[in-house]
Amino acid sequence: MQRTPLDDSLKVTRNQPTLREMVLDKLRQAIMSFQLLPGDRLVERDLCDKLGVSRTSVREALRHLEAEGLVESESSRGPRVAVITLEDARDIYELRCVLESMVVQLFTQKATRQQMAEFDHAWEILKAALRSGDTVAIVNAVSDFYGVLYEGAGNRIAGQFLSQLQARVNYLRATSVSQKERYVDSFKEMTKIVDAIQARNPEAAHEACVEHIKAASKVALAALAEKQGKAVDPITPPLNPAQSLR
Amino acid sequence: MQRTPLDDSLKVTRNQPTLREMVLDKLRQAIMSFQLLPGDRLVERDLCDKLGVSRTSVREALRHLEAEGLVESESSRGPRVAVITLEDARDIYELRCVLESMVVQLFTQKATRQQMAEFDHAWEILKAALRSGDTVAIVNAVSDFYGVLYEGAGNRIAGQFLSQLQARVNYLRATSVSQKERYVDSFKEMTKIVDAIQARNPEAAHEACVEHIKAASKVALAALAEKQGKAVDPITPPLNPAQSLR
DNA sequence: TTCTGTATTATGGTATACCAATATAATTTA
DNA sequence: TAAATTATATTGGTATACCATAATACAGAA
Repeated sequence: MQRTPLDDSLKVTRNQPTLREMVLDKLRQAIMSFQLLPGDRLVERDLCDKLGVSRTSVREALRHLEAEGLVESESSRGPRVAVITLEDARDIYELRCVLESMVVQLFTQKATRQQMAEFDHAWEILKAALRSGDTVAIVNAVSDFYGVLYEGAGNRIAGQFLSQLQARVNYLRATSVSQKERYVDSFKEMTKIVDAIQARNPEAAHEACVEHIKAASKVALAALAEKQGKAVDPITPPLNPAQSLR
Repeated sequence: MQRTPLDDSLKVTRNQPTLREMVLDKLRQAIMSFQLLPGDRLVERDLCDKLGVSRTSVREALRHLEAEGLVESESSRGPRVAVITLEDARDIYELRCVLESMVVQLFTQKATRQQMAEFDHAWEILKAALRSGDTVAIVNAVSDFYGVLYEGAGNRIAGQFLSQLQARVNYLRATSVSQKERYVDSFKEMTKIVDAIQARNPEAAHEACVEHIKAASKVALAALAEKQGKAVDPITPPLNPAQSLR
């Protein structure tokens, strides 16, 4: 009688999160859901009181958020939720353009049938959430939608970076008045991306994504530029085969 | 007589770095220069002794390095210098391909004459360092070379991300035996990039960069795959106009 | 009422204590 | 001698103390 080989399934997992990990999640969530807004001071003792932990856990979580760009500290001013500059916003959109179009292209090329089915499903849920107008539902649906995309693109590091970039412009996207006016166009652009993905056309998906982010960045950066009384260069999208054939 | 408008030039700067910032720099430098190798445990009390600071500063620096991906902690195992997995290595090369080619393209399109002069100078210094064979000089020259590129590309966030990605594969690049055998090819490829940049040809610079990173990744990933007894997918480079004209 | 000086409070930086869990070393047993 | 058991040391998690500096509040003078 052959013994079944030992594998990892017997291994005891021990995944009790530390207090600082829980604090990190809570703070990130509070920033993403606008309980904490850009510019808000993050006074350590206040956070200790609210979260019921010591300054050690709070400080270590703040260090992590600083590395992610969601929190900033200036010398002698204490930490605060990062306020995005116009320059950084345009840099982030430029980067997203290149990264997101790559992820969309990779997903189109590589997604398994199951991942494509999950993608279709996430898209349906997102459409329903957009129809409902429920902000919490939309935020969750968008997050799931991108999560499926990142998973199927087969590049975990790109997914991580894109999540960080999106987190940093989360407030800007939510508050650009013209973003709301773009709602119909935005929906059309996303539909174009989804159609190209479903048609397994990486070039078309890539281009649709580039167009979408170009349009989104134009609006968001214009709003921010106006608010800050500055001009801003448009982003440079990635080189694209369709471009050169024109 | 018109008063000269007040600006920031009168403002007193106060940039004394904190202990944790100094610790962060020291640890990052130790990792980059192979005083600390992937897999090395980072025992807090040991680091306190060596650096002459308390555990608070060490722990906060470690949190930052964790967020950057240079350090990893598993539950109940304590922190250690991150060991890169084959999957993450390929994801990082795939990402670098897209980001570095974008940065090279942007630099080619946007660099001022002064930035181009600085780039030329950095390239001369790098060539001299490569001829000398002095590892420290090479590491510094490479860092300066990329620094100039990132500066001239006009996307600060891309520069930051690329620095992080390069840091994470620093050891892999330095230790792939076949990397050393690639020396001549690598030099030719970089020369091609530089020539295209100097000729102000963004498409050619983009393509040369893509080819360079494809070749570098093939070698580094093959070495790591062999070491880990695994296979790995090649990276998918960005879509490229020259590709589609072929 | 405004400005200046002083007092008080707030807060981030840094150090250290304590504990529980884990790893390692030492001892005992078969 | 090897295995099992027990003892000890190590180490990360977390809390709290203390201090110096900066910010804010308050009082007095002009």
